[in-house]
Amino acid sequence: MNLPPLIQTFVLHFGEMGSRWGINRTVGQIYALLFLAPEPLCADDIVARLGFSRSNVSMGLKELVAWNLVQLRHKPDDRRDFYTTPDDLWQIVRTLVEERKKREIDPTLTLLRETLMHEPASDEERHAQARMREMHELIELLTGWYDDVRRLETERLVQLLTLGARVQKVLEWKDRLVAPGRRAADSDPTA
Amino acid sequence: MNLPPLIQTFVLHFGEMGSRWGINRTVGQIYALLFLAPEPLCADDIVARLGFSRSNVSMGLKELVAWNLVQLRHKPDDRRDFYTTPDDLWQIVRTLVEERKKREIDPTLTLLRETLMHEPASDEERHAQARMREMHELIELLTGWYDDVRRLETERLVQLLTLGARVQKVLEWKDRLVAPGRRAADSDPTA
DNA sequence: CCGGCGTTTCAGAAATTTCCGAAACGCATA
DNA sequence: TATGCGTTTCGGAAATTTCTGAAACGCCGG
Repeated sequence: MNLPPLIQTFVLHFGEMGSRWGINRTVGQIYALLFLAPEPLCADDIVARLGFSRSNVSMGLKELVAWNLVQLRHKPDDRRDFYTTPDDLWQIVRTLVEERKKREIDPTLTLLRETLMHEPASDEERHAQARMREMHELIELLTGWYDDVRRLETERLVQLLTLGARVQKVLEWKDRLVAPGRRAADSDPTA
Repeated sequence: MNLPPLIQTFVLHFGEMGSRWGINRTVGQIYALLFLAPEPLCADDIVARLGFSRSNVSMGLKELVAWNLVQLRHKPDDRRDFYTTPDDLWQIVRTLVEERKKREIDPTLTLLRETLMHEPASDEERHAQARMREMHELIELLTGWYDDVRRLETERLVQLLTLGARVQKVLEWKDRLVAPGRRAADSDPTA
């Protein structure tokens, strides 16, 4: 590996972090390199920079493309594939969340739904099902929320995030105005 | 493994999902079993149910305790340790998010801060740093928001989640009332 | 201090994942 | 249809992670 110190530090770190996520060290490093690169890189650039085997890089890139985390680019009169990450970091975050949800949440949601269809055959199973039902409801609430905010324009999203918990104040304030003594969810004019 | 079908399905699934997260299959299965169990279980109960070796279960439990995902319980006149998950699912989610942040986000934040202190030695490093700075800002925004909402009472949190993107409407509505023609963040009486 | 009971540690075995190099493949262009 | 260039596949090697059984440990009541 032959990289400027700042870049090397970041690349190595991302490799380690990668293994705490679903992706492996190599893939993490490739991603980090692409993320920092000012220009799209081709597979051989990455081989030269990171010293992995050609096929390993190829596999890694394939995985990153499957995750929608890197995109293919082409240069005129050059048959090679070049790879790059989106300039817009918000786009990256959106993709990341979307893909992790797809891999880590959705399968569980499906399984819970299926399992809750079955008739419990004992008290033990009855209790287990009740627990699963709780989990199912909670996940639905969370993914429902996500599905909502996901659609917001980035500008709006940032606005909301910046506001943080103070949004709560706005709601209380609205409450007092709209329906004194009642809770927001009850009489929501925006619903 | 000798479990009622509904429970077995869930346990196996959680094992698989576990490996997509940082934790391994065994640990995932142990957690799932504890989550569904109506009563706290001791290590030998888990050995009997899942068929792992005693030491493997011990290590798994240790890891789950380190994650704050399971708690120790004791019965009178019984020296054994019993393990259980919190009844309150929201508590579980809070712990999960907190711990994942600690493991997956905070180290990166630290590294970014350090790296951004160094003087870039080339244009390449300068560009890389700019990119890292972007990432740093974005993560700070997200964690700042999280730090805010984390403190909300569960009831308030649920209210907010249920509202979803409609909270946006409330903000616009507030805008019009408070400062027609201007954006919420500009003139926020709740700030 | 001893014996019983339960937990933890540890070194090696087993399983899984990662990684490499060689060969196969695909696709433009001549 | 041959050639050149780049990508992908694949079997096995290497590395890492997971798992086990045996032994060590720690604590309490006798």
